[in-house]
Amino acid sequence: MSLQVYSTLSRKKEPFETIEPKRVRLYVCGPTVYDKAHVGHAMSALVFDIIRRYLQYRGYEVKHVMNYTDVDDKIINRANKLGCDPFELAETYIQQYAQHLKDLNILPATVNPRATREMDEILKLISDLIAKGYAYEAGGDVYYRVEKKADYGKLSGRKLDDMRAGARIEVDERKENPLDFALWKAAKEGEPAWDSPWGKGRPGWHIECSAMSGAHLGEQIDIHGGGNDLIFPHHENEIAQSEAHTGKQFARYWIHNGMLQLSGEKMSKSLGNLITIEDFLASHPADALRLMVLNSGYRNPLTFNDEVIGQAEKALERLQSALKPAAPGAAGISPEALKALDEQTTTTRAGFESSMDDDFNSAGALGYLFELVRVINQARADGATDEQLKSAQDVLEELSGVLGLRLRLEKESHAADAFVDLLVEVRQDVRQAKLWELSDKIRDRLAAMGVQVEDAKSGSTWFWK
RNA sequence: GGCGACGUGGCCAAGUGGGAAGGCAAGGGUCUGCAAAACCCUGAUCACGGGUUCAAAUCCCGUCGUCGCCUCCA
Repeated sequence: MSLQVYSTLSRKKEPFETIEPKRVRLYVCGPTVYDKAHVGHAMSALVFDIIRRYLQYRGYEVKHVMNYTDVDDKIINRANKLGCDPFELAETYIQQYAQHLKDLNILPATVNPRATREMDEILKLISDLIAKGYAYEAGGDVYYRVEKKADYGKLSGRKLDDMRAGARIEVDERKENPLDFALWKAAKEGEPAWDSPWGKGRPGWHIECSAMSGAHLGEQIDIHGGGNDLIFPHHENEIAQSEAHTGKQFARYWIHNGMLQLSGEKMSKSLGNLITIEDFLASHPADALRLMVLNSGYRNPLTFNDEVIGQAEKALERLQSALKPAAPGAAGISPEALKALDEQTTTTRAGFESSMDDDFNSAGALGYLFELVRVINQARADGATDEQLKSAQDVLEELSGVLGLRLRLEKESHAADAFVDLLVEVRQDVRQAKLWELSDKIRDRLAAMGVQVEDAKSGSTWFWK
């Protein structure tokens, strides 16, 4: 079975076929940079990182574009409030966000365009939409004419008539239809502004993505992604703009991640219930968050609280447990047992792939990895040598890596390793002499310094915790 | 009000017509000087009520509950 991908547009899984063989054009909506990013942003970035890594594992070359919205009402308001320059404010948060992505082991996008640096493309696109009759100028603003396009609403499953009925939209008599949305906003005094055929102003939110996607990935792309809160109006409007412009289908697959839930509610700035990425990383490993994301379907809401964070951290340790070295003095396991271990690695890879092929079912894939963990640990408990464990451990590490997990973390500096070795060796003599108090003291003190010592029948192993 | 999801053991969660994965927690056991780790064993009438089917957690209808979007939002 080949890769199946669920698309919001068709509301079903479809076979994944790219425009160009073995190449994927991926556009993911990035953040509006006016404040610290929270773990919900991280979830979305992680979801698409996992998708990207798996596509690469499957042999696709992925061109990944993630934009920064660096000019917008919220940025301007915030800058005014703080009395700083809006561009500097945006720059600060862009740098911070890029660092978060790095900390979270998220592969850098191929391109990170910014709205303010793509103004020519944006202006060209708006002009073309006006020329084609899909947009109109009104008092320095430019609006998209939603009624001009018959299939407006196809992504979110809405009809114009229904929307108007329960509309919570402010009335603006400059608009022909209250649902028309701004492509260009006339600048007010003191606001950042660019010259345009309609006077000084700045782009609306939706147009930048259409322009940047077109500029960096071409008229048609394979995957457009983002949080499911962007389906309407943002992505709906992107489709309208791009398809009105090119007359072609914009994105083949629309992939949307579910919202992270904090105490039963979506985490969002307006609700004020957010946990920043900074706060999270201050007290938890990055992979714990990744594991939480992996452990559930990316389209479903993700439960986020202290309990599940703790569960994820423990689960991470379990994955890592399989990479521990053989017991000291291991005698080796039988050829039959070794064969069973090899067979399990084959089963694991097959199961991993078939799960991930099914719309990136990472929770299913993880299940197979845990099975391999169990079998590796069984083999070690039965006396397998490092040599015998190696190929299974390599597969576990490789497949975990496909999910973006780093099981072998570089912990403390290696400078102290030789001293720890010495201490553990001396302690071994102490144990032989049955000086248990001293032996336990060494172990406790090492533990306090972050060294976990584990005793076995014929010796001890240790590692940085 | 409109549109759309979801409800699986104490917790998280996969599975979506025919054997209920996996992780965490809990209890019991093996190993061990002790500890830790690891290993072994133990648990689910799949929200509720109808219906379709030889067969339903999985399809259909209804009820209840939770959540998202419809305004900025990953």
